[in-house]
Amino acid sequence: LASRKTIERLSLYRRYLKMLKDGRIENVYSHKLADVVAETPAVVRRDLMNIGYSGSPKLGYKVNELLSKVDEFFHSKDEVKVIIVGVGNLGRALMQYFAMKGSNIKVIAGFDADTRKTNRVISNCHCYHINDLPKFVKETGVTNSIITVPESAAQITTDLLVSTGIKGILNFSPTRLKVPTDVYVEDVDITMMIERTIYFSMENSMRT
Amino acid sequence: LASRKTIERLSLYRRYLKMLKDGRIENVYSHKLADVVAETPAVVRRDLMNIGYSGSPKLGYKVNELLSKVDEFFHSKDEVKVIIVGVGNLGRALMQYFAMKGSNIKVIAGFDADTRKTNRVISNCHCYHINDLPKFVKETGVTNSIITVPESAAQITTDLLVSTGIKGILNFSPTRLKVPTDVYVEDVDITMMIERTIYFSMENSMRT
DNA sequence: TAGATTGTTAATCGATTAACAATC
DNA sequence: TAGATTGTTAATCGATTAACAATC
Repeated sequence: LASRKTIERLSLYRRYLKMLKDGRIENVYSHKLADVVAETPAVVRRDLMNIGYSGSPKLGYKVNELLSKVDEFFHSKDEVKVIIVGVGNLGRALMQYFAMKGSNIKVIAGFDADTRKTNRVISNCHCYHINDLPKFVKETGVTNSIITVPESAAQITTDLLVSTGIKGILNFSPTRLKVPTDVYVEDVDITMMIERTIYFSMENSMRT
Repeated sequence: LASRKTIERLSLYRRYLKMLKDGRIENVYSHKLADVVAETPAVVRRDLMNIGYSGSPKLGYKVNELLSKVDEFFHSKDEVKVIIVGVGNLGRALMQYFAMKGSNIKVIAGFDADTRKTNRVISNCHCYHINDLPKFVKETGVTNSIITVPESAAQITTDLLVSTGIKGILNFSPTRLKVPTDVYVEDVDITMMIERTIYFSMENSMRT
């Protein structure tokens, strides 16, 4: 239905709207939201139209109502639960990252095959042995997982997650994971991102 | 010139081509490369045409020549140097990540304002105090930086980086950084990525 | 030769942009 | 009212897809 880019923008609108709400600001114009996502006001208006919210001329959009609409679009008013498989540096960094107050992502457990990393609590997140994963997923009904295991363990970890019923995977390992069609994988390829940064920074320099 | 998506694909081709080269495989077909980027062979052929490399029917593309061409496109045969500002969990995770053998990204230094985190070596990467950053950047001529500082310090860190001559920034903090037009910022918004994963996994489940 | 793969061209698709009437 | 902002429509743009001739 919605494109990856649209989702990205809606997520950014949401964060900004929450900030406005906290600041007791009642209305917002499309050009303010446009700044947030580095787009034109027309793109914003189209996005908001698409999720079925109308503003009014001169007044713009009502922050509270629009935020409710965006929440509704994401099927979530409040926090969403995920697990992290791979309690290495990156896994721990993410646990800490989402433990910040204000985050609506809650990491409800970590898993690792290395017993030295299990039976610990990191940023209020308990870390279990990977063997306990199937039971945990079934009992909690969690459907989304972050994978921060080494490349060599990525596919086997994925297979385990899929077999227990996980439907969404955020993959930090530089591998294209094989999954059934009913499982969605989002790849975070940090090396690629740096290469892209370098490429465009050079393009920039050449142009000027 | 090239779009963000094209760059992403070229980066993935490159990684795969290096693997093929290591395995002494001489030729590759567009459909193999297409699998790597989850696209159609036509997209791959178009990409390769765009960077000025031609294959031949039945034989496909010569791995070595194509790899050279892709390297040339990225203006880099071998490793690229970056610094990391913010030696928290995430910064350290990235240092470790890029210290893996095989990575062509080299983190040549870390910087932090917290003296408890400086004057240490993490994954072969020396960590300095932020005050030493301008001198370091000028002496080494490094032009790209990763930012892993807390949101509250992101803009001031950016201003410092820009003033020393950094032209490319990979930003892990959930803030839209203000930079002059000759500086390129690539945002990595992990919260957004999880929200996107969850959204599309739910879409998937509903469709089936 | 036959078959698979390539490069090239045209068609399609989707998203962004531009233009403008409607409205507070 | 005047001005700024909105929703809507049409035009533009770019990327992907489809079709096909060329080639090893």
